[in-house]
Amino acid sequence: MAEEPKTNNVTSGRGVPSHAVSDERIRARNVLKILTAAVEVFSRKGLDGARIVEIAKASGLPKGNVYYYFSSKEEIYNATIDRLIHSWDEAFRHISADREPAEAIEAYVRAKLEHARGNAAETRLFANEILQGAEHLSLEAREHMRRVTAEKAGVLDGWAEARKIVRVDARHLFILLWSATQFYVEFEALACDALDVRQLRTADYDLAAKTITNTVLNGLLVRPE
Amino acid sequence: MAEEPKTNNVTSGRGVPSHAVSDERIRARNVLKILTAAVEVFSRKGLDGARIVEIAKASGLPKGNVYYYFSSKEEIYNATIDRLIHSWDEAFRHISADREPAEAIEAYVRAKLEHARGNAAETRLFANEILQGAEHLSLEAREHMRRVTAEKAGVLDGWAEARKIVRVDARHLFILLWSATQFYVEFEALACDALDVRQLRTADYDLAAKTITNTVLNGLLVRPE
Amino acid sequence: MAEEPKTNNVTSGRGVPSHAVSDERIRARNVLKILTAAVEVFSRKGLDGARIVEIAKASGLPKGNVYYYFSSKEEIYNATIDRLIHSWDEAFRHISADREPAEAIEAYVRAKLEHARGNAAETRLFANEILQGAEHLSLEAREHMRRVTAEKAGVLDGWAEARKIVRVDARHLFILLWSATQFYVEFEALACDALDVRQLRTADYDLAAKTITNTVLNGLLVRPE
Amino acid sequence: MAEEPKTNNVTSGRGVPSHAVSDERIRARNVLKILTAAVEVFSRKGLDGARIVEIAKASGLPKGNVYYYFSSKEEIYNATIDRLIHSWDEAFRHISADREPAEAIEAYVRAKLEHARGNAAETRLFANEILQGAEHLSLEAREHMRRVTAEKAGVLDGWAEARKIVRVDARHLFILLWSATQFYVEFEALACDALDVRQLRTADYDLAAKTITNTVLNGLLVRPE
DNA sequence: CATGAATGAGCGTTCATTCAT
DNA sequence: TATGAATGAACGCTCATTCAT
Repeated sequence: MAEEPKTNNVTSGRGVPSHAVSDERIRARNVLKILTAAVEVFSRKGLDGARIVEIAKASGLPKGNVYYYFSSKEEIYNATIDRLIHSWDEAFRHISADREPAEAIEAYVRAKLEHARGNAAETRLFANEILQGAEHLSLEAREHMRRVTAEKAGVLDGWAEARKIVRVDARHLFILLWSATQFYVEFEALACDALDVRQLRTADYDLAAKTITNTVLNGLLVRPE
Repeated sequence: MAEEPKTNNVTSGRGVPSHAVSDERIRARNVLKILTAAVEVFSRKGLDGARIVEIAKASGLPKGNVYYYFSSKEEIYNATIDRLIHSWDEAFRHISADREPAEAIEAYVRAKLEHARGNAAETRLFANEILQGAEHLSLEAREHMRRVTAEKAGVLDGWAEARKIVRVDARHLFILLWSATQFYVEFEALACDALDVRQLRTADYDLAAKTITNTVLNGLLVRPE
Repeated sequence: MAEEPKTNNVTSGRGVPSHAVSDERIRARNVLKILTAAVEVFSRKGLDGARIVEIAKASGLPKGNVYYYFSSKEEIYNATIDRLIHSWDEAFRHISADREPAEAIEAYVRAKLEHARGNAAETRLFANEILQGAEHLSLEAREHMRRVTAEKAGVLDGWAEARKIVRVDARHLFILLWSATQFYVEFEALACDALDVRQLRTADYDLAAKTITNTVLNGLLVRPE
Repeated sequence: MAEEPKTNNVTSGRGVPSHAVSDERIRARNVLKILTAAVEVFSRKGLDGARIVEIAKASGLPKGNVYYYFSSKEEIYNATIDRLIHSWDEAFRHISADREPAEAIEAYVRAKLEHARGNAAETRLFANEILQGAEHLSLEAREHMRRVTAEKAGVLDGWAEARKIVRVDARHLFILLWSATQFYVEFEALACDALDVRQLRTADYDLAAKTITNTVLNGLLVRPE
């Protein structure tokens, strides 16, 4: 989260001055510029590889100005990480007790793929953070993720109870779905090699969605009639 | 790959000295020490975050010595990455045309999980490299991966032809299996949160293997008889 | 010395506005706040170590405001140094031709000690400035000090002429008195160690005054009767 | 004190290599160069004002090399301060129970003046350190100073017991002597003004010694016969 | 050969100062 | 007028790399 600029408010208390709103806006805008640039740079270079000048340049602000809003590189990094959590469980809303499993899971897979593809930098940054040990992920964020996962696992258990799906460890199943959907963005280079294409296109994502969904829902084995 | 030490005896005209063999051995041993240490350090810190002194310390060699065998940090990094390829497709041997799909895939999943778990540092380092864009992965390595994937996709296509499994895009299926199996090591922190445990244990890996295998082979949906 | 604020109403042609007096007062008050805070900060940190924000905070004014009254850190420093001169020779008034030497010198020593103790920050700041080479001390200030010293040396010479005291180099004697009296404040840490106390108290200052006075007036040696 | 260069000795244990002695010498020489330069720079600019580049330049070594021997500016500063202690009490050896007070004190005053004059940079640096609160002076150093002062105070008490000098608080007397003798170096600018000279010369130091000694030993007052 | 010593390019960060309102 | 916002020059320090023996 962005620091308060280090100025002191000693003389305040005379009410909000007339330009406060615009000041607030300016700050918010600049913080956003910095964070947006930072996500891009961090996702490509990581925390250590990222250069503060590069973030500054990408944000269109002078280097010193970055330090007016943030007090260290790590703080910027933490701020970018924290923002990721807000979108992490977005696709999860499709896993809802009142929907049919087949339709819900398909929607989830598609939403997850789309989200990853549409937020590639954030997705890679998050992956990188977890890969390095998740040391900059706040406890609140992790707790939130734990809670949401448990809740959605409950939905799957409900479906199994209603004999709509087979008994399965819901948490491992979610891991299966996460990993498969995020892979195309996180490990795009590998996916391209595996699919023998130069770049992933919409058709590739569609086929990915179809393959994941079909496989997970129906399995691979041919059944005797 | 290690550089040739910068001085050699070619111009001395005395041919190979009598201690050449032991010299060779010493060099090989030291290079191995360095690379082993490097994998560990790179996997935890990444290319930029890794410090050459740390690699030296972990290898038990003086810092200057490291530069005797390698001429830059990037060269060490490249050498570690290249070595990973050799073990990348090991588990793939289970995907063999003469085996039954169910048994082969289960064996593959188990082997992949075991390999990732037993080579955590390498696995994370490889993931990190791909995540950052695979810019240090040699073309030969990528070509090798492409070829092996294509070959194994052929095996699946054969199974489908023989109506042992349903028609499926084999490459996307492999991505599904890779991602799911590697996830537990690469994103261990996230897996722990999802499973609500402090640390992954053998039981967790077993259940992971079972869930992946069952789901992929049989699907989730309950079938009408 | 404080700059004139950079904008003024001279060109407005409306003469002195009705609130000029209060404006003057506000400025004087703010300048004083700044200088008081500056003495404190400079005395503890020195010119280079002092931070303008710290002075601003200590003065209760916003940082930008400090630059409204002064145009640089050095200017603030110079202003604080110049103010010290006004109190430098205060105790000297006791060295007066119409007093008895013993009583005058005792009064001087006590006044000097008290002044140093009561103006510790200023005393240390002045010492620091001299120690660093007195490069920020104005020529007028140094000239003033020179003149006053010469004048008071004349008083001592008069006493010697009148055979009230022995012949002595008055200027070196003053140095002896200055240094001894200021030491307790400037080098308090050392004085504490020497006296084996944690903090100097009134009793310590009293004994200092007595020791200095007695020694200087009567000497150490036991005389044959 | 200088750090061990940060190299690791992992492979040592094969005995001291033949160039170890010269290496030791090189290190000692460079450390000395740095410390000598540092005393000069710190004494003129203080800890905060001193620039590491300036110390490097003054020592004739490249900037990076300074950090090969010391790990921070503060460490260099501490090392310079620590060295001062060794010479701090040198002149004190004249205060010896078996000497006559008059002669001993005169010798002490002269030695102290000479030492300060001959080690001007160190003297000012030490003064500056105490003035700023002695926060970088080690406890051992302060303890040493305390002990030596107490011991020498004992000598004066002995003289008083033997009725060779009058009863006096020895510690305050030492403060009187320290402050007076060091003043000429620490506050040279002020001394020059007081004495109305451009620069202090030997004659000035001689007169200082005479004035201090005579005054302290015999006092100022003319005695009735 | 092997390795401790040396170095300089470059980074994160600070902070006096200026700007804009 | 007064002040929060902005900035860039410079500093301490790190570390990959080279040197010298």
